Amino acid sequence: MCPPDDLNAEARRHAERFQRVREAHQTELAEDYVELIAHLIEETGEARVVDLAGWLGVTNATVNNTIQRLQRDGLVTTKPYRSIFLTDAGRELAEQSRKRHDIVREFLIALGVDSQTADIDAEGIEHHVSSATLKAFAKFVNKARRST
Amino acid sequence: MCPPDDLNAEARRHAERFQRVREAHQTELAEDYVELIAHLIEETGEARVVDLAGWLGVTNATVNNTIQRLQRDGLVTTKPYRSIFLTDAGRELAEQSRKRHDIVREFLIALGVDSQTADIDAEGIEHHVSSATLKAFAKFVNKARRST
DNA sequence: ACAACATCTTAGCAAGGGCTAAATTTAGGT
DNA sequence: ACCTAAATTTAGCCCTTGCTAAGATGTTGT
Repeated sequence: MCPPDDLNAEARRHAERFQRVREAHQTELAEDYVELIAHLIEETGEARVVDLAGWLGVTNATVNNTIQRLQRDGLVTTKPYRSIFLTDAGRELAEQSRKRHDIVREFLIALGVDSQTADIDAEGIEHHVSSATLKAFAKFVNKARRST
Repeated sequence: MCPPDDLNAEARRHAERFQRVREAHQTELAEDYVELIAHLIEETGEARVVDLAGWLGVTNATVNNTIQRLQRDGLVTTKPYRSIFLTDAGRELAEQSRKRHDIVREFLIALGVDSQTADIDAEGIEHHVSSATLKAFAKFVNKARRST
């Protein structure tokens, strides 16, 4: 009797979007960690638990837990009481995250947001930007650059 | 002996940003729920567990859990086996979330992102946009509107 | 009125991600 | 070489956010 009702279709689409956001959440922390680890290795030669804890604003114990999970997931390697290294997968994820982060940050600045706010917001936004949107951001940055 | 070292200052700023993102995460779900509840009440007259579950893509039991927490936190009211209502605080949060969501979505579209991608990305981005950035987004949308 | 069905709730489980406190190991200074 | 301080790990706790399965309650059609 009922026509295939559009309300359900809308609900379904909505639900899909939510599932996607939930999935993104699961990779956020991993991205932040590998990005930071790559940065520390580049800048200081090594990544230690205590440094990560300081940069992330959490305790050493928390970092340790998380590193175990990242190791389980094949993103980092480490031996007891030693510093942390990225696997190939970890390095790749780190590189990709860094690029995205930079584009988002530059985009916000090009849009007229002050650089401190850009730093803060980029940290949250970067994990939720699809490649299509990222492309649009990059295009805008380039256009803004050319016109100055 | 050491000069107040800038590495630590950078680390401190980084840690603050992270803490802010972590805080945002704690309010995300609440925002999504009240936004959806407001929408359902407006469109269908009431918000029921089963509808929320369908729109969010989770089970009824999960919705129920979350609603308990939201009630504890003063955002919704409900009685056993009855539908869900927003408190004043809940309504306010819903309204604010809806506005932010809409601006982000319109902004992405104005930037040239296709509307389906805009729908998806807005869902993730909206919770991480400061009021300064939101203002910049709104300004861009208005400018784009005037120039067409 | 009441049986069947839908909805809601409860109970119990798991993983993620945070904490503190208490080992344990490593590294540095004398 | 050894003692101490720093770093790391472990253990045990908490809350959130998801799930399934089972029980309780409402609603509806005949």
